[in-house]
Amino acid sequence: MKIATFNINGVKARIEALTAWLDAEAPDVALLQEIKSVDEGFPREIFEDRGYRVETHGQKGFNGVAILSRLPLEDVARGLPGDDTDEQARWIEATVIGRTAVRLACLYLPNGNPAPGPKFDYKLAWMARMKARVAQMLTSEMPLVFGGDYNVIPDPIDAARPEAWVEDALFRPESRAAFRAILNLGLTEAIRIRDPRPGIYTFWDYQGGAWQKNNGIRIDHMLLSAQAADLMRGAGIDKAVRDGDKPSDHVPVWIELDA
DNA sequence: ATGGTGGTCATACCA
Repeated sequence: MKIATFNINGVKARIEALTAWLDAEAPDVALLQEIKSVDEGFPREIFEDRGYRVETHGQKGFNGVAILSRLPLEDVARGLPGDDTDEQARWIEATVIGRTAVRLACLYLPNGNPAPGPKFDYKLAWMARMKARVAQMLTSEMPLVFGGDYNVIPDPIDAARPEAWVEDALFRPESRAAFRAILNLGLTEAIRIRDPRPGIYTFWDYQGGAWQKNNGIRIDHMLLSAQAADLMRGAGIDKAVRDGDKPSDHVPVWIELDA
């Protein structure tokens, strides 16, 4: 079972790049962030024609997450628990039925800039809610996969120019500590465990020729429970997608599970 | 200190 996560930065603007990638890499499951679409506006037929089931959790203009799956999905749940007043669409869960059933969460963690400020407070509060939800889900026997845009640079080796990010919400100590606290519940970070070398990125800003200069950061992550980590047979990043026509500023990250 | 790019919705906000 190949599971990928991809912040597409607008589904309507990314139809061609997204379908070209799906056709080339054929993930069984694609976790999408920043669809920037309401549920009714999501071009689901384009994906259904390719054999994917489509589950969305959208909102107008910003944010929004979706799950595409060639395998059956069960028990879809929308929204991150812990704050009934939070209207931002950043979390969707489902169980994918392979040879083994796997519980997935597709997440778009708040950016948090400028920091300090209310947006940074929202980011940290959201991460505390995520930690609580992960802890709750870990009581399940099922393998768990948490994939998405975390908007966290875990370590200095995950940025080409870490010194440029020290004041940024993506790299501030509070954000990195909250990320580590989630990992410390017992999750494995797939890319880091498979290849701990520096210089592996998933995002290059549209501005300043960041892609051409390889001025990237690694902020899209796949976190696995112990049961899921035991099933992992591979992990990687589809970096070439960033060189295509009208690319997202993020590229896909994937894992292969024996499930 | 400023503007640099891109998506969405509407001429501003978010990243």
